[in-house]
Amino acid sequence: MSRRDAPTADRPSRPAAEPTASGPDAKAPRPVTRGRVEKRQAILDAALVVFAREGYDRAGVDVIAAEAGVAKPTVYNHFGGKETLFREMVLSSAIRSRESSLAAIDALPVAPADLTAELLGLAHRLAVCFRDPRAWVLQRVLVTESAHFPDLLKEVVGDGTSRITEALAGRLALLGAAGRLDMPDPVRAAAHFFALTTGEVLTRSLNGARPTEAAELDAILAAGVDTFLRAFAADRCGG
Amino acid sequence: MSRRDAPTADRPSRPAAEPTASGPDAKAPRPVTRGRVEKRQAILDAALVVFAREGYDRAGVDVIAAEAGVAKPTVYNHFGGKETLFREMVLSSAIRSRESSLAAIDALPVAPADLTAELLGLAHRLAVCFRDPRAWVLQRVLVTESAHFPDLLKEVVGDGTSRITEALAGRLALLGAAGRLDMPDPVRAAAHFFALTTGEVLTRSLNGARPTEAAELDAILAAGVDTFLRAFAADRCGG
Amino acid sequence: MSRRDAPTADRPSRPAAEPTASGPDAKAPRPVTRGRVEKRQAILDAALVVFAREGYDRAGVDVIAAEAGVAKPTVYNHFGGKETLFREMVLSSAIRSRESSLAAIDALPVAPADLTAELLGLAHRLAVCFRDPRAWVLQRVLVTESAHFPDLLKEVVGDGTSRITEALAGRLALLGAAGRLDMPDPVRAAAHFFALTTGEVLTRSLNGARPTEAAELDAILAAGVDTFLRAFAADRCGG
Amino acid sequence: MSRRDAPTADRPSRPAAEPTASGPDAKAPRPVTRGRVEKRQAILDAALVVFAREGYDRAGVDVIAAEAGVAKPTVYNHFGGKETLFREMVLSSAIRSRESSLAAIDALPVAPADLTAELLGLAHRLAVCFRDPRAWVLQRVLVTESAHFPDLLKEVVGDGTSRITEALAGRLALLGAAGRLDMPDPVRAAAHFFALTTGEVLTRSLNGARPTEAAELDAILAAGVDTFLRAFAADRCGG
DNA sequence: TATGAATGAGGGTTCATTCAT
DNA sequence: AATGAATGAACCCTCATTCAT
Repeated sequence: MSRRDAPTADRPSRPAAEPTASGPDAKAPRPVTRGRVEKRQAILDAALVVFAREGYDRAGVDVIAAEAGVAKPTVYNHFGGKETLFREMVLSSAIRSRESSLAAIDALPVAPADLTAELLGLAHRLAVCFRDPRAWVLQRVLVTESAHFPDLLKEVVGDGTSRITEALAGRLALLGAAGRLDMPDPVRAAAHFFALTTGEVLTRSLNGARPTEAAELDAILAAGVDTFLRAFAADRCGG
Repeated sequence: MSRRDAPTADRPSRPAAEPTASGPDAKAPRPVTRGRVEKRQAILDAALVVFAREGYDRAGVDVIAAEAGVAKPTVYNHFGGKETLFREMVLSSAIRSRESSLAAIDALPVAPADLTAELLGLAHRLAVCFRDPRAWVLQRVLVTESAHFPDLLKEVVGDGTSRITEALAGRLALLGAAGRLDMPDPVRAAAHFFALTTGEVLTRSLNGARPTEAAELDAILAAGVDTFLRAFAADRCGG
Repeated sequence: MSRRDAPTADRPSRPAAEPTASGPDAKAPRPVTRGRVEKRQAILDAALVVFAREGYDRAGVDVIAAEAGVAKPTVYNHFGGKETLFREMVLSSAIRSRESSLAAIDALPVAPADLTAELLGLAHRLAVCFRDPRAWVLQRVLVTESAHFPDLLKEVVGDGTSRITEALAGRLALLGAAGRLDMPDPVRAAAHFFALTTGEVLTRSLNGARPTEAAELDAILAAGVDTFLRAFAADRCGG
Repeated sequence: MSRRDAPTADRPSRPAAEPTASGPDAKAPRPVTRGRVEKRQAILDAALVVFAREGYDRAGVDVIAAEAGVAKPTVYNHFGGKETLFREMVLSSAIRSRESSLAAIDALPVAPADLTAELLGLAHRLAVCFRDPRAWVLQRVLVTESAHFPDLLKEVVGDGTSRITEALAGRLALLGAAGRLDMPDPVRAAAHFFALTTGEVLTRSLNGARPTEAAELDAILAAGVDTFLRAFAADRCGG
């Protein structure tokens, strides 16, 4: 008769990794019914995955909803539509990515014993940030859809140098003041550091289209840091 | 100007394959083979414009056909469908772009009087190549659709270093042999030259989403060449 | 790769009802392929039927297309969308209806032998016009959707008295000049004629929701004409 | 009936307390269960407003609930669904409208000093009734949705002549008996009175789509009463 | 060969309705 | 009893693609 005869057990699937002990003696047989507020996050996560995999146009709201384990209108209840969902997903991902990048930069010591090793470590940390699917979508989807969402660019990256570049520039300036680096312009040096390390990684991986192997990643980053130090190390002419 | 520019003179003669350089002399004023083959080229040109502007999914075959001044089924007569049209357009554009980039590299003197000026000139020529809409589509559309046309990447760029990088590496190696540059690895240096110049231009313009002004372009390229020479000039430690 | 699967060779079928004699000796194998231009009229006819039956909102473009024997996008090729289709259908129906009503009025003799009989004949002719489904949609759908298509009213009926009322007023004025009617205001008399005859028919049939039987129709019209003549016949006080 | 199948008998619970006369005594002052019952009335009022403004299909339950200041499920708790809500709203409005019309008719004096003035007064009172939004919805929504709720017509208007017409017919018959009117059939005369007065008002206002100004209203009603008296006044031939 | 007309499939969005609180 | 959140079913519309001319 009606379409809701057995409300239980016919929920489509929801893999729902559920790392908790799902042993037979679970007290509360609570089904997968996760809290209401978590659905919003589930949709955002699913949107990240699907948008990153398919691109904006090819991504179907059906697919996102299915990936999130909700019905399609639920997406429209939480977010207004496909575009708003995309925007909020990008923005939240941007924040996460920026924070992780800033943290990576923050971990750069001001007075390192081995400058090369520390810069290499920074490059690796940043590369991890950039290769995190969560951030990867920024480098991929922003480029992909930037022409159609021009305002997203303004919100995510600043107008000129981004906050991340400025953060690194500050660190590099400290290293310069400490006599370890010799740069005409720390901001420019920071930009070039990114260009030589994470930028090269993205270029070589074709913005994530081709997975980069660990060895290749190491080589790229080592080469980038080496060139950077050839250009800006205070003792680059022997010492 | 709608789609009926030349209503007369469409004779059903020969397919007349390969409109590309049909002889060693590309300057010949085109023996006016007007009628059939030009439609194919018009469609390709329109496809370049529309695909670059809209992206693969958003680009409509109607729009491409209108832009080319032909009817929609004509597109299907010439090319098999949207995907084939996209592929052929990308490939032909890739060839054009590669040729212009190689030409720009070829113009780099082997024994320059002013190395900085010559490298700066190269950077400008390459930037022009990359900012040409014809080539821009490669940097933009390839990234955009690379996940959905993975084979196009293999065909356009090589597996590892591209032919363009190799060409520049050859020139840089000559400059190294001439004692003007000091590089551990010319290929790596070439890649870093691109990263510091055209790569930075693309980054700053957000892959073409934001138009870069001439002054900013100059500054970016000058900074990139400066860093490059700080790293690899043979006389970088004074001399 | 594209949104569609590769078009291999599995075109589904096209059942194509084919009500024509599909015997083996059909001379002209002409399928149902009615001329191109006729599809537009078929869609308009179907729209009239469906809109009249379902109302604007409930009417589905799918249903209209099926009723017309065309595919859904064909409706969108001919007309821009649901609203435009509705507008054009209403307008074309309005013209047809107005013409038939005007013709009915035109057939009213100027110097009738039996005035009562002639007015009754006019009432019947008008009632037929109004009960024609083609015109019925005007009285029904215009009322139904007038709030949402206010401009349609302005286009179909004039601002004040409609052309039809004016036409009847002209005839009544002639009858007044001929000494057969005695009216203070022919326009008002014409409006009241409609109110007493076709208006009553519509009221009693609840705007077409309830089919009126022939006998009831006769009675309504006879009563209306009688009242009209009681009010406006020149010899109403005996003569 | 609605877009969905009619919820015949699988409504899970909702005994539907039958707010209509739930016993032989309808006068019981209802034990003041305040707070609850007022919501029901608020929903009915909101439904009247929204259904009248938007029509059945375009009216959203969300909008009605918002207009009533309740949540959407509350509407479903009180009434079973959209269709039931519509029915109950129409019925309650019909009762109100009928009562007011009957009251207007009741106020018509049996032995008026000035018959014309009294009939004109009646016409104005009825016009006010019909122009009250509360009753207007009957003339508008009933026509609009009559095809889809045929039973509502049967319940609201009788099968043939409505109770209102009968009431007026009774009064007119009294006036006939008093020698003030001369009618072959009082019921028919009553129907024609409505057709010439309120019917004309509705026609000219296009069933409420176009607001009628006071002056125009006066003229319409005066003309209708005049024609009515030309037809049915006992002294219409001078006396 | 080039085209106007037609189509099947699918996308985004809304809505009446129900569940869990 | 009342509500926020969730859902299945359509609906309007678009697009890549193919006939028939």
